[in-house]
Amino acid sequence: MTSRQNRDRAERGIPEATVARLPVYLRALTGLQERGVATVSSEELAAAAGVNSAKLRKDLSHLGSYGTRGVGYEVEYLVYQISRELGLTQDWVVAIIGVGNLGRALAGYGGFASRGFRVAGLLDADESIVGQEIYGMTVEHIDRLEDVIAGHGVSIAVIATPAAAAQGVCDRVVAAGVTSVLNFAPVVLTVPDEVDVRKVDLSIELQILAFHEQRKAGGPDGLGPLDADETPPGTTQYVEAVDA
Amino acid sequence: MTSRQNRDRAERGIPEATVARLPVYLRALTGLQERGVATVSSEELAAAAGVNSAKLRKDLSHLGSYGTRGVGYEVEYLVYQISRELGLTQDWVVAIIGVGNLGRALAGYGGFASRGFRVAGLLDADESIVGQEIYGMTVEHIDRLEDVIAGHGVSIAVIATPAAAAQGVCDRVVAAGVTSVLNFAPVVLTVPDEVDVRKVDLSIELQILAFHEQRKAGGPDGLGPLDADETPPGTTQYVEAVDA
DNA sequence: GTGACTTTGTGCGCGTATTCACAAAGGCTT
DNA sequence: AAGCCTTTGTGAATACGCGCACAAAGTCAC
Repeated sequence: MTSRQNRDRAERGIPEATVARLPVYLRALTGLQERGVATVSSEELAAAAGVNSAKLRKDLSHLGSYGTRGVGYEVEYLVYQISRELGLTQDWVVAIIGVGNLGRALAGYGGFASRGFRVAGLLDADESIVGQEIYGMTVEHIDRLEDVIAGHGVSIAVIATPAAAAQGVCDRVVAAGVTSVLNFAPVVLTVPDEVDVRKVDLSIELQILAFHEQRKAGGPDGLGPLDADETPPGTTQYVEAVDA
Repeated sequence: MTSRQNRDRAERGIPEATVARLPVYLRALTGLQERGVATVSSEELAAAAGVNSAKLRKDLSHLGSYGTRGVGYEVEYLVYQISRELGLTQDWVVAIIGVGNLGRALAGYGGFASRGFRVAGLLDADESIVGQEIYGMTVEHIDRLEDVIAGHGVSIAVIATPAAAAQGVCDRVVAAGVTSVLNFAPVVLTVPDEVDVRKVDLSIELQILAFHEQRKAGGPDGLGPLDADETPPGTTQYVEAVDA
């Protein structure tokens, strides 16, 4: 298996669904690595990652042929290959904007530093927070946003501000040259095509769970306490749902 | 349009992909509601939610025919219908286990209370945290987990503990009768079939961004600083990747 | 060196999701 | 009241993702 063949195999397209699972495999693999496991079969790794083994093998096949038939995969080598594919063999410079509870949690999250993400700055608009020391970093004023981004070469911005401030902050980081945004604010951000945005929404996941929980209990059109058409259009007895 | 027809249309299966988007539509709609908008077209709402308008219409059609041709959808009525479908017209009792930075952020998250999620308890194993008052709630010791779940009728558990503690906590909440788990710990939880688990992983999202960021820069097999086979198997120059 | 055994890599069929494009439906104007 | 205009709801086509099942490939025992 030559380098040429690997490159051809990887082509220019790893399916998004596969990319989203690679970090999960990576986590399972580092766990095995810590326990001193040198080799793992697709069956074992799939179980550890919570996926089907055929899916795992197909996912890995998109990176190239890194297994040995009859044996399995060498853990250390696979860790390296996945890391390289995900871009974790290089450092990524991150800025966290919004140092509330969530921003603080993110600043101290071990999973960042261990995977090549370096937090270059914490920024907030609140004067009473600016200057505070958090995990060895001093919170800077949001006015310095452009300086921090340019000065440290920030390429990924993490937005953990209130919803109302998010789009404004997003516009500024994009204008300053950031090309990837991780958004924790509960709003849909508008960005130019060349900028990637991913969103993590704490309450959406909970709402999806509520849906399934309700289904277990009989569903809204089934055995639930309320049935359709009990509050017909015109009657204003709707649930009050205010945003965060 | 009768109640019977609505019920038939909704059948027993709303696609998962649709369920996952309903909270996004709901958020966009409540935003419009606050701005006093009474009616919205699929085109406008789709733009606000960041999706294709045909997809939006098909999603909504799974709930029933709630639009008016030539006009659009009545915002208030649609908010009610989506809320009902998601199960947000009833209260869900939630316990948060693990009151570190993240647990604190979750406890104070406005998006919970406003959508029918009532936090009935904050629990932690750390004696120095137990007894602290957070957003009006007193942190209880993890030993009281079963009491809190049974006493308040908790049906959803939010796990925000360190990775090592997560599976143990999960087993306990499931044994105590919880049927939905929202997991923030970076581990794959094992649960019985009838229990739903959803996972939110802060660092996975960042890794996916890194992948795309690398692609923009040329990719690992393209113009990047390193090429395949520069570190062949056997040479141990792999990146060290330790878990959080 | 040979044969039995294990495990990978993948072709294939199936179900789900997405998007296009348009007929049906309703409102509005004159 | 008639016709025009807007917008929904959905059939049809396409793309995507998943998992089975198996041939190919490699190891290991003897």
